[in-house]
Formats: sequence, structure tokens, C-alpha cells
Amino acid sequence: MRRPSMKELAERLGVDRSTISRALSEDKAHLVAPETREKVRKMAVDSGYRPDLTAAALRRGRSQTVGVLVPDLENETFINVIRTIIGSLNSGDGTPATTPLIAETQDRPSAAQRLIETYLSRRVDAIISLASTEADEEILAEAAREVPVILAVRSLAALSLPSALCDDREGGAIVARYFAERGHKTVCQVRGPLLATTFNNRAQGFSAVCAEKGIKEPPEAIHAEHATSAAGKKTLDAVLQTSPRPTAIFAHNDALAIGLIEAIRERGLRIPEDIAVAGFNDIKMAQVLATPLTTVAYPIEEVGEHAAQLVRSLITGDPAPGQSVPFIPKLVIRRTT
Amino acid sequence: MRRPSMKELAERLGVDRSTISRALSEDKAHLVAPETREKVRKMAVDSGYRPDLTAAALRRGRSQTVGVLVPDLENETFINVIRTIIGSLNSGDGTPATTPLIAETQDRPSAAQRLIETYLSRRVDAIISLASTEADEEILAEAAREVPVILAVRSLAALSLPSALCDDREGGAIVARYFAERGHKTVCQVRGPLLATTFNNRAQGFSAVCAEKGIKEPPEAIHAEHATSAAGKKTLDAVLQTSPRPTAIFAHNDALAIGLIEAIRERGLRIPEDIAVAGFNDIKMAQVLATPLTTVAYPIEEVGEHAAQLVRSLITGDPAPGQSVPFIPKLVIRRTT
DNA sequence: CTGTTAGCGCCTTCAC
DNA sequence: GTGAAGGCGCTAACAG
Repeated sequence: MRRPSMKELAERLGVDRSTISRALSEDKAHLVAPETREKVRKMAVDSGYRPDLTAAALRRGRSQTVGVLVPDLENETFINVIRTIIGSLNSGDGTPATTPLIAETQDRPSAAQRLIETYLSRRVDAIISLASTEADEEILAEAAREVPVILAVRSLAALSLPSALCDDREGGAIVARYFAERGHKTVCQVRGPLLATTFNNRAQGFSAVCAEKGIKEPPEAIHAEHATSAAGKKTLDAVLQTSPRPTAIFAHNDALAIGLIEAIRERGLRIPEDIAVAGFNDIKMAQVLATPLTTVAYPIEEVGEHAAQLVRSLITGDPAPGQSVPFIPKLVIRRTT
Repeated sequence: MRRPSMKELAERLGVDRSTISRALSEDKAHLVAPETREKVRKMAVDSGYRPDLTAAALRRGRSQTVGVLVPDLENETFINVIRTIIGSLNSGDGTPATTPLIAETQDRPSAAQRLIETYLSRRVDAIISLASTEADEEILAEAAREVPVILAVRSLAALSLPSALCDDREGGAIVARYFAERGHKTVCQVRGPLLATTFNNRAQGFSAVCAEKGIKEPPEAIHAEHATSAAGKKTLDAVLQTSPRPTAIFAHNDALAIGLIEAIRERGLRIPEDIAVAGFNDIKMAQVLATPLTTVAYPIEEVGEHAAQLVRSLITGDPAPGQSVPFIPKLVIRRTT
């Protein structure tokens, strides 16, 4: 037998549809007499009633839905930030569950645009972008006029929106200071693609400290094509060709670092004696490596939690918390340095 | 200025709302005069009209949405199957875009149940489960009475539903045959958790061939707690304690294999001379390793494409293709064996 | 080819 | 504490 609608429940119980609606709701249930409420709820369960959220969304103008944009679904760090966001959004005591619509942009502006339009057509209550690149600025700015837009992980230079961020500049600086302490005189960065602020900031923070401490960097920046281990592996040749040869490498993320490590191993060089490697993010694999990876732990919980908080307060129209301080990542020293 | 609804467009153009609806639709556009159609479309663009998909969903009874259940968002293979599904679902020439609702179960039946209920309340047009475990059978069976349910990657013993699968049994057999060819006499499996059919089938296929070829396996099965590299790493002790010591290990997936490799390396044993390792799935990392991993390539495209096809035909009510043959995975020989 | 009409299922005033 | 009524924005029959 087909599942009933509120109207049918109402008929069966001889009450009005609105009573059913109230009895089944979280916030208006107190308006209905305890006994009718229980009667209604029992009947709802017994009959297999299932609320129609598309109808509720239309009527309310809010869909209990947030759109999430991520550059790459294979990136553990992004996924973990999203997990934290979702967890936080649905742990709320009273608040009704929010369903995330998750999609990846692959850092293609056209994809970002298309997805944002879909989200807006689906009447999402907010958009969280972890995928923002400069090319998306306009699209995001426009979206922000219709619905709250939150930036997480990646910020945008020319667009001020509520953000949940890691202090990547400081992250880079932390690595440089550590390299300085260890006595390195010549070091090298393997940078991720520069379309996002993230890698840029890490590079700047690192270089600033190097300059200050008189540590030498190669004149030409080394960029990996993607922030993946395969791409990282390919950059080792370029690193070793710089002269004098660096004794430590700061890879802009752990995947790059792992690629480098495997390449170094193939050459028969020793880590960290011949060359030290530090990564960024502290993915799980960092601990599994035979030589566990020194890296900078990304403040996943903080960023995710803060993003969720922003979403919540913007949806309910609370005062958006003012410019918030980015979270400081933390150096994790292991065996590759 | 706020974005207009169809009604407002209709008023501005002096036509009926239904004309707007038709002109803007894909399949009914031909019913409206070319000039009015263009006039409507131009006005829609100029005014920034944005269709309200929550309203359309309510009216049509179809939400242009599919629910996707995945056990673990960090698993590259699952993600790639999902990517293929989404790509295929949205590449359709005429078919309107389908938005996926993606969520992970972490293999917790309670999570699966909650998510399926959310999906049904949101009136998804279909559910694709890559996360099916025995514990979910009832829930899935019940869901299948309301909406098409497709199983991908993982099948279910007691529940016959349209499925897109890999022949895991054959995958295990392929590895065993290869080990036999290489002359191994004592081998060992490191199995994934047994709540899903996948690992069970791989184990059976492998063992059947071993028995047939007279290859020895340890009497007690070795199970990793999770299908991750960290868990795989921990199993090496157990493997080396079996006697006689195996000369080859079949890890039920690449993450396990990588964990084992790192553990083997820590001990100073050589791969493949002292011990050979084969994985399953062929994740990207398999090629990046200093000693590239021999593994069984998962038929990602085929499984994803087939799942998408099933979704399409079940949604449109076409005859569901009969019991389909699982796709055969392919051995990729590299350097760890 | 276009208009008329009638809801989809829910929530929310406004009465009583 | 409950009922009556209206409508969110869209689409689908049915006329003409």
C-alpha cells in the first residue's frame, strides 16, 4: 500500500491537515494537545508516513540543504573538512537535518559555475566553497547576493566573504623556521598549482622566513602540475638540478611529498641524511610510510567546525561573526627530516 | 532586483504561465511558436530567471535526484566509480541533469538506514548503494519497494536487485593463478573486513585456485581491521608468524598492500625477492611507489557506466536489463611480484 | 499553437 | 487547541 500524505492521515483521524503538520513538527508540536499529538505520531509511524521534503521546501522557501563545492573528491584533507562540516551541521540538538549536496569542480571555472547554478535552482540554504579560485570570484560574488556563501580552506583576495581558513602563510613559515633550526642552508619548495591562495600563501610564508634567516632558495620556483604524488614524483629531477643542491625540500602537501620520497628512494638517496622532506596536511599515509613523514597538520576540525558555525548563523540570520582569525596549523616532526 | 518566477515572466510578456513553462522546457519547447519561444528565452536570460527545482520536483513527482551511498569517501576506487556514474548520468544528450546526493555510511547500518530515509523523504528518483552489507538487506529491500534501488560494487547474497559488479571471485583467482605461475608454493591472503561480499569473494576465488594447484595457505585467515594501509601494516607480524613463511601475499586491496610494503621495508626485507605482494584496485599510488605495485585493476568505468545505465532505464521505466554479467578485473604486473 | 484549470504536499496565517 | 483557507512555483491535462 502506498504511503499516505498528511491529508490522508488527517482524514483517517478525523482531524485537520494542519493539526497533523503541527503534531509532526519539531517546533509547533507544543501547540497541539498531548493526546492528539501522540495519536498522530503513532498513526504516522504505523502507516509508514514519510514527509515530503520537496513539498516542505517549496512551502517554506528553504530546502534544508547546503551546496558544497570541493576541487577534488580524492583529496583526503578536503573530505575530512567536509566530514566535520556535515557532522557539525547535523549534530545540532534542535535544528533539523541538513542534507549536503556535494560536487567537485576539478578547478574548472565552468564546472563551478554550472554547479552553483544547479545549487541555486535547487534552492540551497547556503553554499560552502572549498574550491574557490580567482576565476570563480565573480560567480561566487553573484551567488552571495542570493544566498549565504561561505569560503572554507581557500580564500579569495578580491572578495570578502565569511571564511573558515588555515593560516597557510604561517604554515610555510613554521616549516622554514624548523629547517633553519636543523641547520639547513639551502632548501627548496615544491609548490602546488597556483590557482588557489593556499599554495601561494605557503610559499610566501616559507620564503619570507628563509630570506630573514639567510637560507638559500633556488632562483626559479618549482611547480608541480597537480597536487598529487605522481606530479610530485616528476619534480625531483628539477629539484636535484638546482645548484647548490638543497638539503631539504618543503612540499606543499603530503601527496607531493610522498611522490618525492618515492622518487628519492628510486635513486638510492637516503632520507633524511641526503635530503630531508617535509609535507603539509598530515594525511593518514604520512604515518604509514616506512619512514614516517614530517608534515604540518592541517587544522581540519577547527576549519570544518567554524565553517559549519558560519553556515548555521547565516542561515538563521544571526549576526555573522566578524572577520575571524585563521587557524594555525601545527608542525608534526617525524623521520623524514 | 529579485529574480522573477514564471508567473512574473508571463505577466511581463502577456502570455500564460504554461507557455513560459513549455518554452523553457527541453521536451515541450517544440509545441510553442519559434518566435514566442525565443522571446521567452531571451526574457528569461535577461531577467535572470532561475527555475525552482523544488517546485518542479513537487509537481512532477520526480526530483531529478539520485541518492548515492558509499561506505567511505576516502576510498579512491569508490569515488571513481561515483565519478563515472555522475558523468554518465549528466552526459545524456536530452536527459535533464541529475543531481547526486552523496553520503557515506562508514559501514554502519544505522547510518545507512537514516540516509536512505532522508533520500526517500527527498523523493530521490533512485538509490545507488555501493555500501551494501548484509545488515542493510532489509532496509534496502524496503526502499526498493518505493524507488528503484541499484547495487554497485558490493552485491547482496539474499537480495536480488539490479547490480553493477566486478567479478571479485575471478579477481582473486587471477592472482592465485599468477602466483602459481611464478612458482610460489606457500602464500597468504590479507583479507579486508568481511561485512561486504567483495572481500569474501576475492578470498574464495583465491583459495579455490590455491587448493586446485596445491598451493599452501596458512590454516588461519588473517583479517585486517579496516581496508586501510594503517591496518594492513599491522598485519605483517601475523603473516610472518605463519609457518612455513609465505613467499607471496595477496592483499585484498591496494591500501592494505601499501601498508604491508612499508612494514616489510621497515624490517629490511626485500620485495619481491624475500616476499612478493599483490594488491587489488590499481589506485594511482600503485604506480608512484618506488617499487610499483602489482595489482588487479578494478573495472571502474564498466561498473560505473553500467550502474548509470541501470539507473536511467529504471527511472524511465524501461525494461530492466536482465541479470548482467559481472565485469572481469585485469591483472597489472609491476615490480612487487 | 496557446490558454484554462487544477493541483503536487506541505506550512502558516487567521479565525474561532 | 483546532479548523479553514490559501498559496509556495511549477507542470500536465484538456480545451479550443
